[in-house]
Amino acid sequence: MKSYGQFCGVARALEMVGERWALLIVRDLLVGPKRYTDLKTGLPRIPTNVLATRLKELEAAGVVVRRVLPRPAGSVVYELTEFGQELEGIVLALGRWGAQRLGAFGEGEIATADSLIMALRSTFDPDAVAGRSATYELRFGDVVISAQIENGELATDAGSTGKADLVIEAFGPLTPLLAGEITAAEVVAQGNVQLSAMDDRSAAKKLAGLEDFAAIFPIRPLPAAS
Amino acid sequence: MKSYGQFCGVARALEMVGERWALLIVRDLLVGPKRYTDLKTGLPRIPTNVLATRLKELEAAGVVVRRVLPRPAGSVVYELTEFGQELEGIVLALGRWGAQRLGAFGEGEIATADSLIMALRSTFDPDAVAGRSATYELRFGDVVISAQIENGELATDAGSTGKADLVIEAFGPLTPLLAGEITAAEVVAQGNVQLSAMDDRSAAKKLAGLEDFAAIFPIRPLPAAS
DNA sequence: CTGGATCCCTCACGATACTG
DNA sequence: CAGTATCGTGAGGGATCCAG
Repeated sequence: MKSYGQFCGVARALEMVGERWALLIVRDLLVGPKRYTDLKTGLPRIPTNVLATRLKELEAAGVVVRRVLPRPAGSVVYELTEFGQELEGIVLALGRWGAQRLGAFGEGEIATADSLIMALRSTFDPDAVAGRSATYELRFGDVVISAQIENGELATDAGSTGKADLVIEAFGPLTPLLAGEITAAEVVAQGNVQLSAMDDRSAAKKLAGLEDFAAIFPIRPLPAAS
Repeated sequence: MKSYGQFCGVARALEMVGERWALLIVRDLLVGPKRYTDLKTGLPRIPTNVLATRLKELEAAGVVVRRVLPRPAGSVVYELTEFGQELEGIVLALGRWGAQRLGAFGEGEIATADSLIMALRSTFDPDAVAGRSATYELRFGDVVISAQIENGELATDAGSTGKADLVIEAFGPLTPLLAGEITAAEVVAQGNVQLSAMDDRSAAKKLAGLEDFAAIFPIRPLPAAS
């Protein structure tokens, strides 16, 4: 834990969560408490010793607590402290900022349930909901998450609920759609998205549902370099 | 520039600005464009090769642009792109978060004009101003900055303006005062702060001015570990 | 003087294997 | 499941040197 030698809040923050992998661990823990192995599964490229080291450092910084679950579970979970929870806004803002440069799905890159959940949370625009309710199921390869919108609030969950109004299966990048660069019809025509619904609604209705989705979870297009 | 292998905005963001020193460079550039040597002075502990590497990486990521000033200056400055400017909220939030753990001025630690300016900007609470106007001068060792508050807006500047309503010279940590843990009178009594004013206002008025200052630039006390 | 490039050394990170 | 142990590599730290 090397100091930056500056008496400065930003420097202190970076000493606590600025090291490699640290904020990605926080990102996953923002979704909920996790066991060591769950963290490792959600962050496949992290070396196990680095994960162990980061968890100790985050614990020492008061960001994370290691807790042994009461009987009969008896397992170990890591969860954010209240102090650690305060990072949520920062992580969401970083996610929004970085999403502008997401580009295409790189080779060897993966999407995890937690990263998708945080992506939805970070781009969620309550103003775009306008009192509607909706339940979406999002499929990215074998990762499936659900998003439920009610009373202008977003609830996310890993896995399928089995009763989404609209199931959005993505085969390619959704970012052009979310950035408003192309329409729902276009992204479907490109074969990057396939829609299905529990009820047998028409294709036009499903497209409209996808347009709604894009409006609720918008990302900003990249500004021109200044 | 190693990838985290995740198709995720947070991961992308960390690939761009997550490496050591990167966000501190951004912090200084948020104050204004800077020359290589200015950056090096503001970040005394950064190795010169790391600064050069980071600047190239940030430029490649579109966060920073290297610009040669027009004649007759002809010097090189680095400045944030529009995209880089968008990090302001994140850096300020990180500063607020980290300020809770600032503690005492560590040995070997320094405060720079830029870090103080960003600290003021990050803790500035427009609601606490309530229409007042004020000009402060802050002295931390040999670092001097000025803050001018007008129309609910904050303007900061390195160096002295020479006509501050209140000059606050700090010899010890101000954080307990800003966190509301002690009063202005107490921090002055402890010898951690010395006040002076252009006009010869009374000690009580100066103390009241310091209380105002603490209300305008509040930091939150540390929450108990959950 | 500014704006770096170069060298060397160390330690953190990454990959893999292994254990209570 | 929840880590520790080991080891190679490359990035960071620190000093020095160089061109404009």
